[in-house]
Amino acid sequence: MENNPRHLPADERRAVTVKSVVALAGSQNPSEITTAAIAKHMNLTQGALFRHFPNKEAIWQAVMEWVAERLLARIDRAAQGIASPLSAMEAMFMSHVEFVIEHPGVPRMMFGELQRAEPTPAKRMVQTLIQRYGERLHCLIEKGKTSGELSPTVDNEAAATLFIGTIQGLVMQSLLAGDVARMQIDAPRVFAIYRRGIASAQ
Amino acid sequence: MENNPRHLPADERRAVTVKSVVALAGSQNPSEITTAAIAKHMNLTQGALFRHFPNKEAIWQAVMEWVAERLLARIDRAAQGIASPLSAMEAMFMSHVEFVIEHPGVPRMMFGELQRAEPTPAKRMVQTLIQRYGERLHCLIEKGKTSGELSPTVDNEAAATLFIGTIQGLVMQSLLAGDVARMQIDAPRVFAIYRRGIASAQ
DNA sequence: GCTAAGATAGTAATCAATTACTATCTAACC
DNA sequence: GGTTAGATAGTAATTGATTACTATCTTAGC
Repeated sequence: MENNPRHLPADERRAVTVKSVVALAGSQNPSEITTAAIAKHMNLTQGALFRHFPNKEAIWQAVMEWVAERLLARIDRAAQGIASPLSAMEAMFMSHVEFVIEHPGVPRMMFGELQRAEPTPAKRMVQTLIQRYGERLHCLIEKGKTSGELSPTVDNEAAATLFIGTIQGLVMQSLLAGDVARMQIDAPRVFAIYRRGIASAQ
Repeated sequence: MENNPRHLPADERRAVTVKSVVALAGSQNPSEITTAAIAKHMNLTQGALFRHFPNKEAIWQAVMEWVAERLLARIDRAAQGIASPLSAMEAMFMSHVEFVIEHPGVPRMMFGELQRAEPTPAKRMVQTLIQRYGERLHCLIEKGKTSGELSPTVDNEAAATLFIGTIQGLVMQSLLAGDVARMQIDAPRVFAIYRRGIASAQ
């Protein structure tokens, strides 16, 4: 099963590094992950990491690039082919939650990165990720209004903010309970309230 | 205006320390605040801090105690004397947002503390704060149901989670925009959706 | 003048990053 | 096709900077 040859091509090694950081962030404070811890997790010496990344900042950038790519692909796939905008939003929501359950460290890394004072490459990547996320939401909300599923009085920006905040709230609850899987059960319950908040009255 | 005598009684010095941490957290990543930075901000040498706190952990604990006391007092005062449970929730929401605007570092410290792996005293303080916050919400939601203002089908737990998540979403937006004051404008817009999600149909 | 509070000047530990060296893979060449 | 030279990837030890924390000396204030 476990097959980890000592030598790996550079691109594969970088991929393993990213996965290691994501895994570590699932069980410890992302800001406290050291290069030594990353190396240990992937059975490598600490110095070897810097053969593949110029510095630690570059590692975090690579991680956030991986996150952005995977998350957007996931929500796009979830919404694909669903005619009803509201149902598409719900599918997006649930697939996002599933992604977070698979990778609990991700939202914590994102939030941690956002509150950096300096605009690091990783922070910028998070910003563009959320921007693109918002574009998809705005599109669906507009479609929902024209289709009549959403109330015409809905405040688009506020609805997008609350959509993401809803997930953030679930993450916080899971941190409080120390139980990530609970999100799976709580997510539909919370989304039901959100749905009621934006849907047109039957 | 500025009156800072070199020598201060211990309790006053501790209070100044807490305020300094809260202020610093407003403009930089809370997890990167060093004891040296705290001391510099209050015109003190780094070593002198340890005359008043046994270690850094104790400083953070004191900060979170301050936060818990102030925030709960604030929302209690806001809800006080408001007959309508929904209006009380809105007042609570807005006073919480105001508190965050005054102290932007607070929600970031709280979230950062929650995702610590080890159960530090500060983390436990955050947990009990949110627990008490939740009690107040549950109480209002129940009252809202009996008064008929809230839909009888509302999921209490989900509603409480979403209430806090709504604020978390606003905080994230303010981090993205780099503009805390925007929350003042966005808050009522976002709460309107939440309100619609839990209120009984007209 | 005694005590609480602060300054000064450390210590030990930790961290990212670098260095000199070694192992392994790959491809050119006879 | 086997040998070898160069490129790639990894090790182990070390560096300088930073950190929380402490020991010792100094001073302000009742």
